[in-house]
Amino acid sequence: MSATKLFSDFYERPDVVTIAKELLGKTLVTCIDGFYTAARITEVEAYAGRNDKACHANGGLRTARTEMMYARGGMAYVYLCYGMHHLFNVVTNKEGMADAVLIRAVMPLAGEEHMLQRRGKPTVTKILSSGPATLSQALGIKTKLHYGTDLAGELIWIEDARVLKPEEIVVSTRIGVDYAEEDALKPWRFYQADMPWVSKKLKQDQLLSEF
DNA sequence: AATTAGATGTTCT
DNA sequence: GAACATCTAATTA
Repeated sequence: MSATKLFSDFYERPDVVTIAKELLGKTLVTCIDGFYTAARITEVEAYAGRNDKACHANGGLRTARTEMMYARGGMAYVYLCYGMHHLFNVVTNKEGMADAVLIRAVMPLAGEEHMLQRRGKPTVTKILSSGPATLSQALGIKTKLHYGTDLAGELIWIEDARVLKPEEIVVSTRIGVDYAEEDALKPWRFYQADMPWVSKKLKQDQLLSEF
């Protein structure tokens, strides 16, 4: 049970889809406002830089918001979604490539009492942290404070765990990217099979017809 | 169980 | 001014 923090050698690899799948099962840890919280990553999506119409960096777009996507792998890209939700991404690949993995759901492992307080919930259920905005709220991640946080530091980091087998992973299209034309069909969402801690489960008929 | 509407603010056209 | 990598409560069935 040696919990090993992940560093650049993990994050700076070139294939964002591989990194996304390998992040499943690993432990996302925050030490924010003096509260230690840890959770198992159960759902992710890959966003593939400037050639992905669903990605904020599509076409090489560089703005104040997207600038952090172009950093080297291992930084936090956090942004405000729909005016009120903080979505947490891990930047991957080399500097300038703008790949990132969106963390979409986690299962609490430690510091549940702080997560409940931040979310205003009485008990630990899947709605505590099964969704990209709810997990950020549970872990205390906020856009203005944590944009550009180095995951090698002491505020937000990820600890290693075994890589899941292919049969333990469900593949689907990404959520909420219908505007992305053909790239909306890319099977770049991954979640751990047989886990309640997922934002949206696929129905059986979708599983068979699409993949 | 499934669908809908409203909240909210930053970004980009 | 439109769109947006969403969530929740309320409504319909």
